[in-house]
Amino acid sequence: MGVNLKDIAQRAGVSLATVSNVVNGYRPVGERTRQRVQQAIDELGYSPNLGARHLRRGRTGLIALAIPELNNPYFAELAEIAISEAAALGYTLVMENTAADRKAELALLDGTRRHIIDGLILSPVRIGREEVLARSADTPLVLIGEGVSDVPYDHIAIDNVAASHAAIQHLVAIGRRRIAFIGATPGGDRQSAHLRVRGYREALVAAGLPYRPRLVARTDAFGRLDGKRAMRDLLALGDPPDAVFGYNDLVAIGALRTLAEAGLRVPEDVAVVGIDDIEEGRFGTPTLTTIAPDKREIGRLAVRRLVARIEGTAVAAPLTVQTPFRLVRRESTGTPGG
Amino acid sequence: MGVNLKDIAQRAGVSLATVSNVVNGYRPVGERTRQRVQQAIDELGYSPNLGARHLRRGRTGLIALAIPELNNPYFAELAEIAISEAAALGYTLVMENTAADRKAELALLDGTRRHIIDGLILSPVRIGREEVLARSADTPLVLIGEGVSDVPYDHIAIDNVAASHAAIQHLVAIGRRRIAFIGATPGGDRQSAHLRVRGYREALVAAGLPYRPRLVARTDAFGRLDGKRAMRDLLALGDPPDAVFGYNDLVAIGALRTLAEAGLRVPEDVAVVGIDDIEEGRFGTPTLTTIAPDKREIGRLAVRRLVARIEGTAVAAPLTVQTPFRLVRRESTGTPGG
DNA sequence: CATCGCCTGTATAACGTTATAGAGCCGCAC
DNA sequence: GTGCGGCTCTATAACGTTATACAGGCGATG
Repeated sequence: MGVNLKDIAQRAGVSLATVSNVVNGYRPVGERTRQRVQQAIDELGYSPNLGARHLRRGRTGLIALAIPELNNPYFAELAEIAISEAAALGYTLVMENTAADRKAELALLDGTRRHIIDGLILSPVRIGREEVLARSADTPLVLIGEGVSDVPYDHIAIDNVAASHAAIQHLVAIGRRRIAFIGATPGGDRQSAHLRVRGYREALVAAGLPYRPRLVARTDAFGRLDGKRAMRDLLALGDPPDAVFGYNDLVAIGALRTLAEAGLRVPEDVAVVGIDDIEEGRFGTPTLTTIAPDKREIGRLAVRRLVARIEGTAVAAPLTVQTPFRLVRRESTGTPGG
Repeated sequence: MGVNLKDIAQRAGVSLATVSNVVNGYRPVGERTRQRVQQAIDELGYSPNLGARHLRRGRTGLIALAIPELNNPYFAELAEIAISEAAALGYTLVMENTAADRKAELALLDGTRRHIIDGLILSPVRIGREEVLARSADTPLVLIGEGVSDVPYDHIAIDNVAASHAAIQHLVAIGRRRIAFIGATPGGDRQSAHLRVRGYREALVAAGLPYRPRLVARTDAFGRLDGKRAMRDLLALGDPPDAVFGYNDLVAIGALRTLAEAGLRVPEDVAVVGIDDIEEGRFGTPTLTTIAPDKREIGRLAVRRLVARIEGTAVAAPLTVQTPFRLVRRESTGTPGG
């Protein structure tokens, strides 16, 4: 096919190995020969065959970021950060869409594709601790999000319970008493949903407010449409909520839409809070109050940690990091001045 | 490292080649031996080393989709479709972010990474016809979007001029007379922006309305913030517009935000139209009227065409396809009944 | 009974790279 | 002048796979 080492070697009148050494700097090469070789490379337009290099070295320079929803802006924003961090470290990041599918997550974990990537950053939602423990592949793995925890892998996430606390405290502080949650899941499916519900519940109790199961709305997924439907159901209750906390910004945005259609005012009639701080929430009307995780920190840390494992720099025990978050107050809960 | 063909061959008491034939079905294998081999594969948990396979076959099974903005939902939605189509054809699609950077586009085109992907789907924005013609790599290429045209590659896009026409006609039909455009670019940068401006202009003239350069707002990029700022500038004009057509939905959404902040009513005071039909536009308030390209068709066609080239099925001349679009009327231009 | 062809399986040469062992040369010390 | 170490460079064996050429067995055909 393309130009290979042999072509360069012939052109420069040196051996294969010397060309390889010029390219990789593995062994020193005399200045004169180096120049000849470099010239041949430039003239013929050589670039190494990554497949062959991989075969020999056992590394591809590819790492994968596996996320459950490609068109959830939170993950798109996270991916953008991770891609540039990976590039800075000399790796190429490829995105893998699990589509929140259990089989897809398992396949990635055990690596049908294990030979082509050097490491994996996974945001698990449908698999749990046991599946991760049972993993047979030895490709380095970093987990993000609170899908699973207590496993012998590096793990980066925000404290979901604390994040929920912060959201509810804010709603309580602005005088809300009937606070709903949208985005609980039936069964043991989505660990982070459970944690966010738990934080919601604990914060209510801490504030001396009753926990009302009817105000916890379940959804099948976590998109705008799910939030919209759940909000409709909540409004149909005899005594509808005066505030809503969404599992994420998308769900909260769906809820906002239902409120607009119902002719209710936000935040006067119902206040709304989400999680993720996606850009969309800063441009809608009203703008969305949210819990903002430090996406930059999560993305960078995940990539760095993974690369350290790949290159054997990190020999220490698996690290669990809780990255910071902050409450960003916007119109959907009333601006600080108002 | 992992389990390889040799391990299986030893365990099953057959030769390497036979195992390979069981795995690939390249040559028939007797039923008894096939079973022994299969059992060995299952017991040892073998999966082929894709790097080595690639080296031998000259194919990786990887195709790339290179897009200018990863967190533009339009591309995220397109990518999701392309990923599943690729999977159906036995390929894995990896996403590549050019970040609308000229160098990144050139690098992809000429393929620093050429050995690792079998083909490339590219949405060019900063490079033009000449750069594409000068390309040296022989990896199959499919272009999407109207960034460049008239090149000897398969090319899939909507008719941007016609799309603009449709948008403007709609605005004229609901009685607007001072129609602005947001998202022109200085210089010869972004071809599709020029085409959309041209369609805007032609449609105005066709409707007997004057073309006013002051109503054409330039932006550096095409995000929500750009639309928001441009709309502010337009409102500062002595005689502000009664309708706005955005380069894409994101820009239009930014404009909507400015209008909300200015206390103007949409569509009563100003009507707004975008292009792309991203999900976000269906959930904001007001919902956004838009030109909806057939994303499914574009994604599927691009992948199919590329795979056909890779596998040598398509020997015919490069194909240029204009995919259909339709106007989706929503609240930002008044619902059909109102 | 020799020949042919089919069927199943084997041995082996690539693919393009990198790491290891070693070859040649030169200068210096004994 | 023999031996030794340091410096460049070369020859070559892997890495795991697939495709090609080939070998052996066996039934059918002439």
